Amino acid sequence: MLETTDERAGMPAVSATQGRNAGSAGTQRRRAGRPSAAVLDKAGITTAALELINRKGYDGLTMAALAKELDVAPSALYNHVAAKRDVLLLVEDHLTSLVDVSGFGPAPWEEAVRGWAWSYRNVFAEHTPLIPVIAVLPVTDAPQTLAMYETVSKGFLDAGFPQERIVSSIVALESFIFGSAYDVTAPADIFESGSMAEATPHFTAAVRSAEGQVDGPPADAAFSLGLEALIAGLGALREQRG
Amino acid sequence: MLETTDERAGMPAVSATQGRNAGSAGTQRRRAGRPSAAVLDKAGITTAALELINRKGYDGLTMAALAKELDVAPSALYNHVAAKRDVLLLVEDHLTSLVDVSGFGPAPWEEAVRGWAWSYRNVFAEHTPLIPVIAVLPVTDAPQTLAMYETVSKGFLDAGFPQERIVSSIVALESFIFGSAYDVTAPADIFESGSMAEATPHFTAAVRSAEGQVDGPPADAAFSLGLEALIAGLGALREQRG
DNA sequence: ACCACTAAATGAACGGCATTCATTTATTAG
DNA sequence: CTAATAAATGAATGCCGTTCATTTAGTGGT
Repeated sequence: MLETTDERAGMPAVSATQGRNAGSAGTQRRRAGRPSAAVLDKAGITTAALELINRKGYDGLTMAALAKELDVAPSALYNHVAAKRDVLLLVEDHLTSLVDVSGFGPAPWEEAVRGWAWSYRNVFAEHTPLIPVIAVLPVTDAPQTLAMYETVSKGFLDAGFPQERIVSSIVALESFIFGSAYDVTAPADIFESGSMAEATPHFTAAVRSAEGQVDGPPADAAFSLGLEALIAGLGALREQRG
Repeated sequence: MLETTDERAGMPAVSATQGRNAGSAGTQRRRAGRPSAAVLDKAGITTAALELINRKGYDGLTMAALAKELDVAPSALYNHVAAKRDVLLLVEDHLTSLVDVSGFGPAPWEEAVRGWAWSYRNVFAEHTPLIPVIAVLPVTDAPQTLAMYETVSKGFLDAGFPQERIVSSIVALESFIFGSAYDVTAPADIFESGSMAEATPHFTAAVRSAEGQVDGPPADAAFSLGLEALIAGLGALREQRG
């Protein structure tokens, strides 16, 4: 269980220990045995993992590298997480807290969903390796994620959604969002058919004709198109508010 | 170099060709050096990889296991693929050829898209570890995938879609399909909020009320809902056919 | 017919990875 | 005071993808 890694509540949490690689100098060895003040906690592990991911990407996120970042032996991490997967979970839950749900309540439903969806996609476009983890993640293990669902559910309910369709609607939107997050990371020339171009005339022509007139990144055009279709289609499920 | 040191001396001149793992018995060692008839090719590697995946899942798909399946030393694989990623690519392209595009042409656009999307999702729901690979995969490297795009593009064009919106529309649908494929693999109790239930009343209520009345798997309800919304929304882009 | 080159196999390595275990030391509960 | 527990080290394990030297077989040029 993740034990809310919420930093709003707990403060920096990492601070506690001056032990953090403060001195640029030679990180002198800590002697074996339990230290007087704990060096590690979940919040600190989360912060270090994010720092590492930002600096080296997900390939650079290894248990050894994470331990080094925290100035600790790799095996020490296993007193706080059962496996690397738990580290990814901590990161995932933290990132979810960055998703903007502020539109639900003040703004009309369409606008709230639009803002939430773009924000959600943008956050995870930088963290696609987490998506396979999220997909199978029981919400119990991720308090921030659960909080997001609560806010969004309430927004749907207040907008007049029939209760029994809310979860399916959110799942449909999320599926689109996760798939679209991958799309952001695709190389620009992904659709260049190269030597096979003659064999695929219609597709090649479609790619060419789309190239000319994109406003922003091509992934944004597809995301906008699909999102607006989903908002319109799902919005039709709403009932008159009593 | 003279053939002075004949190692076969001890062996009773194993008549060249029976070397293939003919005998069900103990797969006797192939001697080093290039064999008269090539043992490996891409089709064989693809088939063996699929067999392995079906039997042991993606965790069981290791280069060593694949080599064993093909009765070959692991390093032999690298004469045919540059890296494991290439094996995944071969599998991906094969699977794409299983996606049903037969609706495009005979059936009306809505129905064709519906059939294609369900088929596409069902194929890759069993192969979600490939999704990160597909997402970044230049189509040049996957002829079957390119063929699918060609068929679908033509279907959209014939249905009256403006050429410059076809690629974005397909990408939007694909994003939804990939995200939904993950959803299929999620455990049934993924949304049980457990101990946090009181803190998330609206979400918990929504989950409860959806539980009672599902026809099939919950993932199917969300997929259907989103897909119909996308078909309706994207279909509105069509122009009158000239 | 020779010879250089390339292609396709073996088998022995390599470094990196997540994880486990025995051990040490400190704190906490009874 | 003492037993249990918590949190660290450090050594070791096993697997994984990949590389390299070597062996053998086919191929193309003169």
